[in-house]
Amino acid sequence: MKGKLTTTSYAVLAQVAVRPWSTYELAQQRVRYFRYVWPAAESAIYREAKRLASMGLIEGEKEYTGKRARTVYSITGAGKDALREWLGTPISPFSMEFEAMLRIFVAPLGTKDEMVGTLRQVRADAQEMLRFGGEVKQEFIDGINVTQDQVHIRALAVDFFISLLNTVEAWADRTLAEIETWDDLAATEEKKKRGLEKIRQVPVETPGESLKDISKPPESQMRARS
Amino acid sequence: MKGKLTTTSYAVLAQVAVRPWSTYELAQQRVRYFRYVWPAAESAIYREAKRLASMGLIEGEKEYTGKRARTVYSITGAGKDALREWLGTPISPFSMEFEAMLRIFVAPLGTKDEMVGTLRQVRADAQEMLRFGGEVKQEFIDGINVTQDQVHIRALAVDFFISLLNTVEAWADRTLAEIETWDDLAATEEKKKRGLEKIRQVPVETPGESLKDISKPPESQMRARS
DNA sequence: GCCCTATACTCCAACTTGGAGTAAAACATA
DNA sequence: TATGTTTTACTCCAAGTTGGAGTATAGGGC
Repeated sequence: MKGKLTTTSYAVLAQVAVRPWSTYELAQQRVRYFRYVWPAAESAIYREAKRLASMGLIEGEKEYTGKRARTVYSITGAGKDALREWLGTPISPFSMEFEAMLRIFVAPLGTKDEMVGTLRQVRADAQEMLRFGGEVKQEFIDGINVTQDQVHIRALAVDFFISLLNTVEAWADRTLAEIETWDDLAATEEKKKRGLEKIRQVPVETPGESLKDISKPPESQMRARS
Repeated sequence: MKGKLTTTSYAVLAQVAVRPWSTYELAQQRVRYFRYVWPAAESAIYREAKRLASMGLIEGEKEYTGKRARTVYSITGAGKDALREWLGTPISPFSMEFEAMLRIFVAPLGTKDEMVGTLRQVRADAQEMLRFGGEVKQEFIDGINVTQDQVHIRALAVDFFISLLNTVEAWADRTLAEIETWDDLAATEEKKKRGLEKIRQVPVETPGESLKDISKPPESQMRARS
């Protein structure tokens, strides 16, 4: 019973709150849902489960299949209280890792083929996740999803992911189409003009007048992450 | 000159490739662009800069303002080569941290007000980032952005971010509207029916037939991150 | 002349990651 | 029936990363 809880702790706790899981299931199943919103190493899951158990927030029960032991965890009253308390604390901001964009920034150092490859990879990844999303959709329609009794909440998450992934796929598509019209990645007047036109048409409001200073990045990104 | 380069190394290298920066500028300016695609601690930037310099991929020149020294780094030929080589290696998959969704999963343990608060926070964060995006747009229109000579590439990134943020904002909006019609967060038949209907209408293809087994999560998420 | 903020970093304890390792059970295949 | 492969069920640890505290000078405003 030492130390404070991290967001990873709450992620595990939130998963155990859904229904009891063995540690192994916990590690495997989190790949299905939690990994997308809060990635953590497999070994971290085992560690957290033990920590939460030592703090009395979850309860582990040993089961045996022959000589092989497994621990099945369920949430305790104290665990639910901890989650409720957490719901009142400030939230850490959205953040992402998107190596592909890093590569696009320096793409002119490489070849057009490499950039096309990067974008195809992004699109393929989005499509693969969409396929998974489609399967989850089917699970809900068939009434067999693990969280079927929380459809009213999970539907919001499904909506979020599908919207996001469709946005990414559409972006990769139109960007590929744009690149296909280029001979290479060098900055020409023609391309720069088209780029500026694209920026002009991007659906976001400008500050209205020209900027005196270079703009400050948003505060939300400055908030501490756990 | 020890060790392999991590994606964070390449992120710093990619930034130095844009133009020479002092380490302090590097740390501050990366908040403006790189942080969104590859978050890293400030101290990590200083460390990486030194490492890259010791490997001869960037060159640091000491400048003095009175007694206060600062190091201005520029990329070397070897640094450009390293970036080119990197462009040919496999890409790590997209991943995100989105604590808000974790909270939504367990929202029924708390109050409706807390959930509304979470969603408002998500919307506010998205709007704040959109405001920043609008300022960046204005910078490009005014021709004063640091990466103005790479507009043709940066326009793709601007397009990506604005699309993504608009998607998130729209989701937060419609989700708030949905929640407003609820009395509380408990799972009722009425809400579950609406949730299922929402899932049915989500724009993604289902596997066509019902699933025998619970679906496997996508491979792309299994690829190693650096 | 004084205070506040920006510049320009260093250092480190605590935590996290990813991979390797261990071992038994269950299932498939010959 | 033997043998190999996959799944279950974890532990351990070296190497890397984080966030915050700390240090010190410069410059501008009042």
